[in-house]
Order: sequence, then C-alpha cells, then structure tokens
Amino acid sequence: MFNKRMLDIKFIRENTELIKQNCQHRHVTVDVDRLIELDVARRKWQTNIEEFRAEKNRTSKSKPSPEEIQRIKLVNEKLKNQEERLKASDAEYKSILMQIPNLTHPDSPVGGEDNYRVLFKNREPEHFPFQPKDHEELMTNLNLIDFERGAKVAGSKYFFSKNDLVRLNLALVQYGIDVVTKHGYELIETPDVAKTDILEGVGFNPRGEETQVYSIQNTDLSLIGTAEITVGGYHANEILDLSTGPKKYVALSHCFRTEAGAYGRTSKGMYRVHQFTKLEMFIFCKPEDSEKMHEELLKIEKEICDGLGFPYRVIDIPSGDLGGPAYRKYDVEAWMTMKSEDGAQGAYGEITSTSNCTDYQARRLNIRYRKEDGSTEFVHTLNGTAVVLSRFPIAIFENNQCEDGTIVIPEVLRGYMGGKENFL
RNA sequence: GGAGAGUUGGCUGAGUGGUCGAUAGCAGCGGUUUACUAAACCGCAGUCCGAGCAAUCGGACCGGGGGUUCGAAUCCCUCACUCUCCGCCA
Repeated sequence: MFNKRMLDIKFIRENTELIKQNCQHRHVTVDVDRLIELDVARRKWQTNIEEFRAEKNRTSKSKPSPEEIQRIKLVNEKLKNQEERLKASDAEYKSILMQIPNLTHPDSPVGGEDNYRVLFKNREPEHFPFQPKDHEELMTNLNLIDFERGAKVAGSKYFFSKNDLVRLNLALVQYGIDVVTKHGYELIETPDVAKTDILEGVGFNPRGEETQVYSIQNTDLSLIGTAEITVGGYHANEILDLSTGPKKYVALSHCFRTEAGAYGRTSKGMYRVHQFTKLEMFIFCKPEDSEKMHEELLKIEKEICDGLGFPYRVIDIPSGDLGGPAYRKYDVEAWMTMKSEDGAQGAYGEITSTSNCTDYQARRLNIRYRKEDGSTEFVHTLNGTAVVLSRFPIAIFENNQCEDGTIVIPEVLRGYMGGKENFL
C-alpha cells in the first residue's frame, strides 16, 4: 500500500546509517530504528497474508465441498488476524516514512541556516547619500498600500495594494511571463486550492501542528502556499512521455500562508504576509537531467533579477534549512533597506528560491516516465520562483528610491506601464 | 441544489456471483509472405509487490475506501470524478 511512497523503503532498509546521518544533517528527528522494526514486522505479516490467500485461492476455484468450506473458514480467521495486525501498524508506519527527508546533494553545505554558502553576487549594494526609507514608508507616502484597512477587513498581515502598485504588480507578472516563456515554458494559471493527497505528495503537511497551510473546514481542501503544489499535482498518477525533453511549466497563482510562529522574525511591511501572488516555474524531467535543469532555473531567476537591476546574491542553502523535499536549494536574496541593522543601510532578504526535489515528490505523487526499453521510472521534479509580488516590489522600491521619496521604475517594466518612468 | 447514467488494461469497448487478469477491435512488438511499402496470416503482449542466480513461482490490482459471501469486475454501503436533464448564478 505504501510501497511507492516517500523515500523507497527498500533503499532505507539497505542504507539505514546513511538515512540516519542525513536526518541529522537536516535537523530532522525521526525514529528510523522504529521504522525498520515496523518494516520487518510488516513484511512478515504480508508474507503470511499471501500464503493464506494462496491457500484460499486453491480451494475456491470452483464449488467447494462442505468440509472444504470449513477449512477455508479457519484460514480466513488466520488471514483476518494478520490483516488486522498489518493495518494497525499503517498509521505509525506511514507517519514515520512521511517524515523522512530527501537525500542531500553532496555539495550542499552541512549545518544550520547560518551556514549558507554565497555562490554569486551581481554587485555590491550602492551607498545611499541620504537616509533610505523602507518600502512600507515609501509606499504609504505615495498612497500605494493600506495595511490598516487590510487588517480591518481580513486581519493583520493582509493589505490592500493601490493605484500604481497594482499596475507595477501586473507589469512584474507580465515581464516574468515574457522572460520565462521565451525559454520554452508552458504558461498555466492554477487553482488556489488543492486536496490533502496532493499537498502531502508535494511535501506539505496540512494538518500538522507547525503547518503553514490554511485548510478549508468540512472539505478535503487547503489553500495553496505555492503553485508548486498544484503544478506538482497536475501530473499525479501519470506516466509521462519525456522523449522530446522535460516538461516545463510557468504557473501563476495566489499563495496563502498562515506564518504561524513567524511573528518576531523580520516581518515589516509586506515581506511576510498571509496572501500574495506568485509566478512559479516547475519542471518534470529525467533523473539524469535534473541537475542541469536546476542550473537553468537559477539562470532564469538571475536573468529576471538582472533585468530589474537591484543588487542581489545567490546562496546555496545548508542541509539543516532545506525542508523535507529538496535535495538542493538555491535562494536569490535581494538587497533590502528594511533589513538594516547595526548602522548598515540594509541586508539581504530572500526573494526567490529554486529546489531540485529529485524523485521525492514524484514517488509520493506517483509520476513516472516511460524509458526507451519500455520500463518506467520516477521523474525528477524541480521548482523555482520567477516573480513574487510581495517581495519583488520591496526590492524595487527600496533600491530605486530617491531622496525625495520618488521611485525609479526599472526600464524593463516601463513598456508594461504605458512608458511611465517614476512613481511620484 | 434536484433527478438520472456512468468510471474496466495505451485507446475503443464486452462482461451482473465460481479457471475473469478479464471477450473483441485498434495501436504496439516478433515472424511468414513481398524487390520495397502496404495488406493478409500466425504468434507475443498490463502494472505493482515478494521469493529465486535463473527458468519460474506466489500475491495484489476492473475509479478510491469499506462490507456481504466458501468465492466479487459482477451484490450492498460510502467517497471522488465524468456525462445528461432541471433549477440557480456569473
């Protein structure tokens, strides 16, 4: 029943020490020994069940005699007993298996979130010859955002975008779409909700205690935190034809996050909010192509950021901060004045993230491809942010501000905004 | 929201309690025939799990889950989805 889930149980069985070490590097606490114990017991029950069924099948082919029926009834009792034991262990077995994180790329830095490695910087941030403001102040002054009324209508960390900020948002989406589709990605707009199976398959836990997910009462649905969920689910239980290359999508959706326990962390303005709009890239490919595809996603993210012009850097996320599904993850961090502390004018803040999830999601979602010899194999999945409307505007406003509080619009966006050059 | 009909292997489509893992057609693979292509004819063909060096053997799977029965694709319950009609709304 769970044979094709999470990491392959066979692999875990044969590489127990490696799995334990990987969990440790990823700062994930899982009782791997208990899992192995359950696995051994479950396979014994399974073998017994199959033997009893074989015995039953031999007798039940045609009309059995009364004494044969008596014998079958006895076998049925033994069978039922083994089936119940097996079933009773399902929940615990599945729960542990679900928690085992993906393997980790050998080049990912080992350690907690501060152990990231800087891979690239487009340039050093400029020094402002004046005291720079943060985006919330800049936007409020220009009548582009309203947090107070957002809170009145929907609660804290919801907001209204207004006037030219709305136009900027639409321009950013269009710009992102144009850049990404130029690289051969198919454009889709997804549902903003998804079923529990799909969420779990992609690696999210909708009902857990630390969940970031809003679930909808009396349904099996949750609001998605990213289009990664819906696009990942798009090909669930399918056998893909990848003979003409990877399947590449760029997906637009709204995203909802509870941000439970996130208060106190950097949460000024619209950096960390409950709802935002995001354009997300997603790839289904053959295992041998996934590392190459990961570099492609990063390259496109850099291309988008280069066009917009703000200072940024790329970091290689350390093992302890990868989450469950990612095998390797790169974040692009833009320079933001809102992050200033210790007298500096700013600091880097995450704006995009791209992950290679290898076969972790494909295994859970049962997404395979047909190989040339006719057999099937799990695909690899990757995702990467193209444009996020909560954080890209922050980077633009904070880096392009002038002393008088006006904002220079990046040239690549002006064509989408009727040629407008500044927010005044 | 109301009423009805469906969901079977890559596709189409039979099968209403006992050699049905499942008739047939198409597509696929191998062969015969042919100068070649096509046609015709013959044969092979599903997925997954477990055991074995292997030939092979055992088990599961007819939308998902549960039930009835010695025995379920077939009967019952439940959920999801699809289609038709009615109502409502954009």
